[in-house]
Amino acid sequence: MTLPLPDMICFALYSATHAMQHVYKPLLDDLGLTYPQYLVLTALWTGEAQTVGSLGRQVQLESNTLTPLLKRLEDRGLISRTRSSADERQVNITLTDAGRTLQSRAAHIPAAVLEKSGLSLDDLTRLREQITTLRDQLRGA
Amino acid sequence: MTLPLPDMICFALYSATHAMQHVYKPLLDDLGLTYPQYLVLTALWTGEAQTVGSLGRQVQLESNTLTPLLKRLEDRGLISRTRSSADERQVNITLTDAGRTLQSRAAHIPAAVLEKSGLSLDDLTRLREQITTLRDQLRGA
DNA sequence: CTATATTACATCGCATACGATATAATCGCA
DNA sequence: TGCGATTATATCGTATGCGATGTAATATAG
Repeated sequence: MTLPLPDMICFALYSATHAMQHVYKPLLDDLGLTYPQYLVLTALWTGEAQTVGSLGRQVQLESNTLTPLLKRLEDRGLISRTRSSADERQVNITLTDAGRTLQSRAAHIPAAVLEKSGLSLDDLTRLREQITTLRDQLRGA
Repeated sequence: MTLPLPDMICFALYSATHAMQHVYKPLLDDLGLTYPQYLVLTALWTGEAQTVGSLGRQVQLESNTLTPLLKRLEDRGLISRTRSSADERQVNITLTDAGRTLQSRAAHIPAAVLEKSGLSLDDLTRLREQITTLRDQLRGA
């Protein structure tokens, strides 16, 4: 009843996630971003004005992780954090000009990662859907 | 050229890995283990005597992560760390009786996770193979 | 045989993750 | 209306991950 590591789906996910971040590393180093920071900026680039909470629901992180991360992005001048006037509990997160500018410098990353994956876009899309289904199952369980 | 988060394979892996660890959490809390500690013990339960280096190749972690983790397992009395007499650079990692005993208390975990995944064993196996293939591609690239 | 390179592990610094808890603001109900 | 419950962030402590570097032991070239 003890599966060896190579037979464990959880280890496949765990090690593939690390391998993926390893591929992103040199690409993100050029932008001075960490991988979770890149995810947060992606949410801001592709979406609209956000609160800490709405960002957290998208990147699946809690405020205990997001708040320090967002402070670092603010220190770098990429975003601004301001208390909402409508609801003083909320903090609005918006891109600065520098944060918006960074989007174009990150535009080549998806293609670079696709190429390193060695899979076709179709295969990758199918795989992504299966992984997402598994994730939502695990989340709901 | 900026993909939204739900379309990114890397985010699917990232969030699925977190969801998976969330499922393991209550199961591992009963054993007082963290998820990476469980992976290391799995390698020891299913394999033979190991060095820090051979363990690292299996769980895909470097000594900078493994050494503190192994020290915590040693503090808990689950493993022993001893310098190899043949090569003083190496540290041999072996299970203690307590560490071996823990294996039976963890025996029910794979079935519990399989059930929460909502997938058949066949589907999960196929998905695992695809993810492993992607990981090895990314690693080799 | 010895100086140099390589290897195996450890240490340090920084940035996540996350459970538990704190705090301030808003909500809901009697 | 007022007060307890809920909500949105923030803080704290612990455990990863990992790049860079340190250190001791072993391997190797000349």
